[in-house]
Amino acid sequence: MLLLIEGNGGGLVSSSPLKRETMSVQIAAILRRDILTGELSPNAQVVESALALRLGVSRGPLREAMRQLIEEGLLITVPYTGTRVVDISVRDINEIYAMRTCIEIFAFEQIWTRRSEDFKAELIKRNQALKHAIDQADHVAAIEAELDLHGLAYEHANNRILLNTWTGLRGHLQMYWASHHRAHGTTGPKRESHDDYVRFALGESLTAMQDELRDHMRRGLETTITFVETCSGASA
Amino acid sequence: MLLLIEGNGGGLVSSSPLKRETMSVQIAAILRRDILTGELSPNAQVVESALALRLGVSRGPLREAMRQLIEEGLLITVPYTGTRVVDISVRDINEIYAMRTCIEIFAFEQIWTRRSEDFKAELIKRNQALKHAIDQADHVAAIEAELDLHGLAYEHANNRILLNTWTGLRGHLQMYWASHHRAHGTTGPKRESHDDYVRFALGESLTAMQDELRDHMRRGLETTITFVETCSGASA
DNA sequence: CGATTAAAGATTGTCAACAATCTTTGTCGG
DNA sequence: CCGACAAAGATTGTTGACAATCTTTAATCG
Repeated sequence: MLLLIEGNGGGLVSSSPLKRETMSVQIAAILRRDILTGELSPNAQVVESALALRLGVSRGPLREAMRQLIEEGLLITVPYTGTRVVDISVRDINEIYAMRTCIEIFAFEQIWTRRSEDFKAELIKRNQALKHAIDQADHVAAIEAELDLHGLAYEHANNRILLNTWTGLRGHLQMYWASHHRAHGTTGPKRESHDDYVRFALGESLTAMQDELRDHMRRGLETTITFVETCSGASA
Repeated sequence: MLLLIEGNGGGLVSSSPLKRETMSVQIAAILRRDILTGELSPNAQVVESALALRLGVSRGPLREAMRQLIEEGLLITVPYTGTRVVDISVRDINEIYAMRTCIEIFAFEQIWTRRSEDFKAELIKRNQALKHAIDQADHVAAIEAELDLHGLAYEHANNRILLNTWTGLRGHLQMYWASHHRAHGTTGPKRESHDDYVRFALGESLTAMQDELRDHMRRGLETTITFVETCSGASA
């Protein structure tokens, strides 16, 4: 029943540099990572006592971490019966993509007139990182790279609420894609999928970029929905 | 050390119809209400043990409720030192209004072609409720009525993520206005402030409504910022 | 008198045991 | 064989005590 930070003996927590964080925060990070990478499948049951034992902590901090993930929409709990990883439906995907289109257009509106050289360089760099991950056939990394690429606009929009909203959407998307990749071997994004995105984002016309965004999202939604209906095991 | 539900003897919880909810959910509701109505002022310290004693519960469920409000952005906690009600800054207000403009335009885009008679009637009804609250000089009710009026579009947009985002913004706005009303006696919205909003929302042109929205938000932001700088006690 | 350090206080973090609730299983009667 | 009921199991909900950490205060030394 020993702790997992001190001395890093448990080997469960990933390389904490001796700094002290409360356990519930560490646990939340571990759980979130496991859900987002698909290690904990959608709809999988998460039992407090078992998880607490595995992580070497008491149920108290674990419950707090889980409560946070519940609020983030990654876990669902029903009183006195159990907690499960959330299962994302086709309706959710539609809602996510509609919302993405809305806020990413807004993000580019916010940053458009003050796109720095830094921004432009970083955008290109992240697109290259995406291509590199695809070349390595590392689908999980490719998923993250694509989301990181889209994230840049939000990071520069200087609006924490906007960034927060994106982070929530991003989490659900990542989890969805990753779990589908694990379960059905679906591949990640194509190598040139974001070249237009980057080109218009660096260009002169905001209107053109917004049109590209709408198109990009329409295509993305189509692709995502398609490989859902290809595999049968969808949820309600 | 008695419970607060059974028999409703404590008088603290508002008329629970004998149904069983977990305590942390009830506590979260109470806390949220107290924060949103300004009964707990911004920046006020919230001490677990004291609050637990006052509510007649243990610290466990209380902590879970607080953890939820932390995730909602209503409380801020720093490990081992304390928890306070969040203090909304001018920057926050700017971010909120920018985001509001973005998502409310989106909401009307979503509902525009399928505005039902039900929707139109309810919109008019909520505007009348707003006017009624203003006539009664019930500023707290007027704040809620204005937010309820704006909420209708989100409720009909059929996108839970969108509605969720609005709920978050709504909470921060309500808390901000209510606390300022308590502290400095600022009055709520004007009687005719939403007549144009309703008129365009019922009209034919979506573009016209979007323009009205941008204008409405611009005015609202101006008003809110103004009575912030009138009173000195703003935060960082 | 000021600055450093130590002690006291306040507050949150963690734990293990116990209680309440829901679900499943098994049993009994028809 | 089927349905109602009861018991057993599984899981979460709640509690009070104890530990860790931060802040404030007081004392000590220069």
